[in-house]
Amino acid sequence: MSDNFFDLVYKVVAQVPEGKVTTYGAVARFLGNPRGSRAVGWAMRQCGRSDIPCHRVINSDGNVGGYGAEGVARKALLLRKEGVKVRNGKIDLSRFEFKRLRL
DNA sequence: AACGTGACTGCCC
DNA sequence: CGGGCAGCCACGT
Repeated sequence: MSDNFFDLVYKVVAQVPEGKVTTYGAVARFLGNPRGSRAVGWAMRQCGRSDIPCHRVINSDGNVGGYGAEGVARKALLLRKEGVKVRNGKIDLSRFEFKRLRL
């Protein structure tokens, strides 16, 4: 199981503290795939299978992104609840991006 | 083994 | 500033 990219992404995202967010590109780069942002997004797509805080993973533009307006709304709501200031579905990465990623 | 798909990113116009 | 195109990675069939 740990051999799958999915599990790796899952662990990293699970270590992201509240009030902080990360981007697909950041995780992909941390895993050694600077261009694997899509693979990370693909893994997040399966977030419903585990307790992955997928709402803490956003786009590199600071945009919450998401799998639909409803998903974005839910993510933005949760993030806001954790202390992340979401403005118009946009987040200030300079202030909330968690760069100390770790397994 | 190959094709298609997907919650992305960066560059160009 | 906004929209469009191409490139990458991993998984399922």
